[in-house]
Amino acid sequence: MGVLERKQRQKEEVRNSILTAAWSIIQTEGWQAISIRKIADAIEYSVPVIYNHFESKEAIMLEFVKEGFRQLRDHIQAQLSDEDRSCQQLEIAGKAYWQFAFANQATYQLMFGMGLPPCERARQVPEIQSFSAMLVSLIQKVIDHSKQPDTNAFLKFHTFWSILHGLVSIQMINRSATPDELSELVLEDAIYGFIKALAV
Amino acid sequence: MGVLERKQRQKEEVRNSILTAAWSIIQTEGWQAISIRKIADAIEYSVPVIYNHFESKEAIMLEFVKEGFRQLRDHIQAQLSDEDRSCQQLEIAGKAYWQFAFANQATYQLMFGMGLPPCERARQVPEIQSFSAMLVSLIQKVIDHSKQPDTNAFLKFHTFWSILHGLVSIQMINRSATPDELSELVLEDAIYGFIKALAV
DNA sequence: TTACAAAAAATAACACTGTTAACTTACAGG
DNA sequence: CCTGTAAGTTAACAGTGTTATTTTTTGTAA
Repeated sequence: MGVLERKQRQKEEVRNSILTAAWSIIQTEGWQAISIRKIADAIEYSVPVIYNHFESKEAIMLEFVKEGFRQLRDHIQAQLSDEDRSCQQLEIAGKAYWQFAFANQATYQLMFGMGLPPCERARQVPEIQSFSAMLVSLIQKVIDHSKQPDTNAFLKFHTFWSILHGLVSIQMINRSATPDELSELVLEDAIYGFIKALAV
Repeated sequence: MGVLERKQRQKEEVRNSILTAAWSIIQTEGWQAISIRKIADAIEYSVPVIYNHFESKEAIMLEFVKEGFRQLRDHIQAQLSDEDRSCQQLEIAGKAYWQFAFANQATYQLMFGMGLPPCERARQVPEIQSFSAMLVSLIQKVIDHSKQPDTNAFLKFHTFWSILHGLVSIQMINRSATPDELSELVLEDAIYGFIKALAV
């Protein structure tokens, strides 16, 4: 009697359909437009069924936040190669970060700040740890090749991430949705400045 | 017949009471908790009266965004003094920015990103222009005293602002609501790095 | 095959939200 | 005093997230 297995599978199918429905709403109408009733309508189930799979609407969105950080890490890692010098890798990583943010704008906006409780986030999204670890080790390599090997890599990571996130969000908030030439210059300017200070 | 004047005054009083009611809700429950009905309840008027003074809920929030940028500019300007060297002034400005963000956390979160349409903002909030102009001129002074007087001050302003905003929002999102020692170090690290690269 | 228990799903409600149409009341000018 | 305008009200519309209650389906055992 593989009944339980089948039920498990069916349940997972519904769960997936919830996520894909939510995702399509995000893509077409923006992340602020997702609603339980719209999702229920899309998956052709009644509203309370969704609550058998997710505790709340926020839990559904959190799923995309997690997925976002996974994808961001993978996207950056995919562009790195061991052949490059470590400070070149950092430059590549910075540009890949920027690239990801604008290629996945809705996701990026969901990943950061959008009305989610700030304090909880770090604990609810362990994927941030994995993302951070990757960049910390990257920066550690640059430090190892520099003349100040006792620099705090975690501190520098924090600075690096802050710069990148600042660039992206000021661009998204203040200027248009698609980056122009100036902002590309700003990006390079900021990254070069950081790397120069780090690599000594 | 000062009747019209009195009515004008009364109307403005109601407008002000709407803003102060909204403000007290923001302070006690956070900016996400403000609602038209709560405001109406607080000012002891019915709901539609609010729509005689503000076009929408968003318009009320935008008022605080504008006020926020005014205050931010004033807060920074108040800490500057002509006696300091220009690059020191930039350091002071950066720290004042950080200081303001955490002293007025709800306002800062309202000023940036919180679900407001990104593209419109620049046009709807001319106060950003004034804020930007102040920092641009500050940076221009540093450039004038440096060995590369043809540096683009607006570009550098953009970088500077991005770094500051990034520092603040990564801190607010990822770590606790109150900045710790590490984040203070990150702040100084980032500011010094920027100024060093700028002042040559 | 039928009876029954348990799991799944649906209906309907609660307590909200922003916004607005329609109605009532107060009040200044003729 | 009457009348038109403006101020303020009630009540409704169309949504929202969430949940208690009820119905339906389904698997199993008699």
